[in-house]
Amino acid sequence: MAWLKVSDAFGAPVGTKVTVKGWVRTRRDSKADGGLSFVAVHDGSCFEPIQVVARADLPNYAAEIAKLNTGCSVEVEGELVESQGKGQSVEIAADAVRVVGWVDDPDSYPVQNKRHTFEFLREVAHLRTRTNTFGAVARVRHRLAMGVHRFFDERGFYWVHTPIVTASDAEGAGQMFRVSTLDSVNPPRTPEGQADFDKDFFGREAHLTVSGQLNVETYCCSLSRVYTFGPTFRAENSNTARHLAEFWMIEPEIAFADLADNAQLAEEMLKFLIDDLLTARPDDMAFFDLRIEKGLIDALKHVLETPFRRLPYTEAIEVLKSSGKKFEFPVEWGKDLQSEHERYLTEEKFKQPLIITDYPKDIKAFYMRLNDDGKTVAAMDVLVPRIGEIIGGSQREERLDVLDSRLEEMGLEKEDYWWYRDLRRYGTVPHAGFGLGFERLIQFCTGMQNIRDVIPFPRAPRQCEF
RNA sequence: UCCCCGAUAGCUCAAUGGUAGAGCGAGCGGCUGUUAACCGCUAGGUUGCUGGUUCGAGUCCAGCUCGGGGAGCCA
Repeated sequence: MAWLKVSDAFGAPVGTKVTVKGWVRTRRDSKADGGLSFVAVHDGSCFEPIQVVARADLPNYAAEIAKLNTGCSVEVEGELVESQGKGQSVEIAADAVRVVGWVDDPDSYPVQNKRHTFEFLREVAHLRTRTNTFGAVARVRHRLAMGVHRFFDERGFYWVHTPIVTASDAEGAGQMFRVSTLDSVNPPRTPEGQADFDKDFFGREAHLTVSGQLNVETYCCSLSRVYTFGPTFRAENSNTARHLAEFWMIEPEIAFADLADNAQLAEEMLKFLIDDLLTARPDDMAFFDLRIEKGLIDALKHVLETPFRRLPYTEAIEVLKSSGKKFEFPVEWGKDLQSEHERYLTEEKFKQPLIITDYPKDIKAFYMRLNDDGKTVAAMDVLVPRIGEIIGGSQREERLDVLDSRLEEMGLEKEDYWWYRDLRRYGTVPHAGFGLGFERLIQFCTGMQNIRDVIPFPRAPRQCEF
């Protein structure tokens, strides 16, 4: 008797003898036909649980089966049969139901057969994966991750494992977490009284990475098409539904490429991932469409069918100024776009993903390539409805003299970037890349409103329980 | 970090400064090839924490913690 995943049991021919193992989602009893119980069992292999029909003549019926609660783990042997009831095509007529694990106190078991708020479920993150929503999120997250690797592999990209720990403290993307083995209460001191990082594990200050970009550029300048996909850490005190202290980021980097190539790659990638997800997980996506975000599937299909609109920053400013909308923050060339501006452009004005390009150099990072106008850099942000910025990227400055003057302008030390500058000294090439926030992608694809609900164990300020 | 709102049963929420309640869930029973099942009964509380005002605080005040919405930082 084959032990099948629930998803495989659904696809097996009627009459097959099967074993399934999983957790009870609900139990309903009936006195008809001498008594029977309907036990819905899920094992994570698909959205729908399978219905097990356990009759009262089973030896452990009264003592065990009739006492099953939501959350109990069971092994079921039986025959796959056509269902007599509505709501499912097949079910398992049980020959045996073995209880593997009971629920200790059903009254206080957090994941009861009722609606729960996501805020509550976040407090029981170790159990929330048993719910419809979080099971679906987990499967979608997996599919999107595999889709990322497949997309790049099919196009000749290499996955580069850039370091998690970095000594570069000037990557320019915000506050970093320190990595240290020094005694945090009484560290060794320099003569000046500062903590002496020469005595630290790495012999210098070290932090968790905020981006693999600078490292992956080195591989780009030899392997041509590369990407990173790994955890990233920001110690910003951000308390929003779209920021985490630990999140996953995908950073492709392509050689002999400019900003237009970069934008095209970003668009192709997002469309590939959405298409693949809709094809591979129709069950979970139907759930998100029905219960989480009405119209989600149509909106994603619309994204697939519509070319992303390219919009230079300077034009975006003009569109905003002539919109007639009252914004809380003034629209002015040279200032960064505010959330309300981005939302107006992508949700109201154009109602589609936008790629804003060529931002003023003063609001962007040192490594972005200076345009011929001397005022803007070859940067791009991809904005999508509901989420806002999902991708940020740029063509990189490949000219050493321009890079150096940018470093100087921004008060950065050339010596700190010695190996990054070497890439421009030895066989430099135009190249470009971007960063895609993986959790924001999952939010976009599922309609989940809070980023803390699309990562298994969210890390945020004052939140590190699990 | 800033602005606004909130924290009461396992969960979602009620309760003029004066005896702490409902729905869902849970337990028991009834009914039914059930499926957001339905009907009846029962149990379930240090009202987030600390302090203050008051004869009396879930309710008013202060601080703290946590959560939500918005903003900034960004992906």
